[in-house]
Amino acid sequence: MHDHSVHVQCGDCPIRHRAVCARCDTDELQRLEQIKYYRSFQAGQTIIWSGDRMEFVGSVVSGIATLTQTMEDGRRQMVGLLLPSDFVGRPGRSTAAFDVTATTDLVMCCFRKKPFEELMATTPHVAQRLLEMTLDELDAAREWMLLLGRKTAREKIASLISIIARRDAALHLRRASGNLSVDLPLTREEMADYLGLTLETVSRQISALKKDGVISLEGNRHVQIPNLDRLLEEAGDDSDGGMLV
Amino acid sequence: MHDHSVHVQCGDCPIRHRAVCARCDTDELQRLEQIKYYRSFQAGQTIIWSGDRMEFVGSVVSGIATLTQTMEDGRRQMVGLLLPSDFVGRPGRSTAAFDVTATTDLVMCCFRKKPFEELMATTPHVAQRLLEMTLDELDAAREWMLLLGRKTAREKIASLISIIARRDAALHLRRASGNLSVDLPLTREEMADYLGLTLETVSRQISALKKDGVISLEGNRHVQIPNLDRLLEEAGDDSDGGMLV
DNA sequence: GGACCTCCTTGATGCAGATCAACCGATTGG
DNA sequence: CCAATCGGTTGATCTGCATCAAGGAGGTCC
Repeated sequence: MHDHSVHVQCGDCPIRHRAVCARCDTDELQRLEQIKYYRSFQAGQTIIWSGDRMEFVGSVVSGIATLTQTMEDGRRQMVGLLLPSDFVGRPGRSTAAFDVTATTDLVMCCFRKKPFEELMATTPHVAQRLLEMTLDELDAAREWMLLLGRKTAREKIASLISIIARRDAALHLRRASGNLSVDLPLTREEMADYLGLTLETVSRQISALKKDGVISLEGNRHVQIPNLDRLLEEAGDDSDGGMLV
Repeated sequence: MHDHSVHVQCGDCPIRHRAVCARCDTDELQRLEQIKYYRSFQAGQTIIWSGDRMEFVGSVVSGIATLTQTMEDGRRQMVGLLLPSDFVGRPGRSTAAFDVTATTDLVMCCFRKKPFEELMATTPHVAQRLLEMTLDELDAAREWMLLLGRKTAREKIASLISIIARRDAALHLRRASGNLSVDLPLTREEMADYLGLTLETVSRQISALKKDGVISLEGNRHVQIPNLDRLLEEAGDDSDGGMLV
């Protein structure tokens, strides 16, 4: 059986899409090339409002986007974090269920939704690949639910840092020998929205982890991790969460 | 294009599966019939432990099952609630990511995973239907994240009751005229695990909602809802959450 | 240079929900 | 029949995080 998890290099995209499956020879890539286009967004720009029609699906090429949900009185919860190579979109759905916002300058590689869906309808393994990706997201969402429902503020911060570290590692970035280091792509407020905390608590807990030697800071955004196991322990994850290295 | 959202009556199952798409004539149903079987579980029995191999996928026929995640020190978070007609399983995955437990006596209609996956690989619309269902679950998980991260205990309880009421309504149950009523299929402790609270807080908030006339109780498990809008307001949901009626 | 951002940190105080504990009613079982 | 267990309620107290508030570091604009 063909391995659907192989990423595909998409034309001149600087990243490998995870959306589609590389069959070594097919014309599917050609068909994808025909319906693809690029879009840029400025930092802070909302890409889609909850309830809007979604005209495209696609992958993040560079930059960061967030999925957020907001209550009437302004309470906000982040429900998705999109880093480069992440897929956005809901094939088969007409409207977005959440706000999608570019938190940095952002480039996306988009496919018009209709032809993408037609492609999907005729090529089973594309639908299967998307199913796998959606199941991955669901797993991540459920980990996130444990974090939101049961973890302490300190554990939440430690979890967030290790999640980002894991993502970075998966993309083969900054494999500095020994001393792992991570750029936090979020402001304190965005971290708070991610973790179900206030920005003050985020700041305090980061300071506390620093004081206790679990992490060290270089500027506000750059984190060094002298001992990953220690960080994972602080995160309260099961030991097998350390599939990072 | 064929409507994939149509449920299918599956042989002698008392419910309609949402897992598979009814094409009016095909042999897919026959192929499903060939690989299907029933399994029963006792209340309290764990169906699958996190990390176990999963040999089947299937639908809940009767009873309630939960997906839960547990930390080393015993803190527990429910991450999924499976009511009759809900689908369980992760085609393409070999191991379960969470504990699956029958909280009541339970009957499931199962399909052996391998042949089910083969069926999926050759029939694009089955994969598409599964993708849609998984996207539904993902949406639900993200609503749940807002609940866990940002809602107060009172809002959480009100949300839970309205979610169950909505589910009941979707299955065309107990459409008592005017005065809506709901059976809570969970103990206070299970509700607490669902909502990221303690069982004491759950009990207190239910009492408070009762005292304030938002709900009334008949026994411990049976809830009457005199005014659904009021309940939805208490839940802090956007007004469009009331697609119930 | 100074005014004004945005992002972040730290302190003081308050409160929602956790924790600890007692008790109730309904079952179950010897 | 009484002991034991399970699910639930309610009270008293404690605490982790939110809230309110002040101020600092860096960047940009005039």
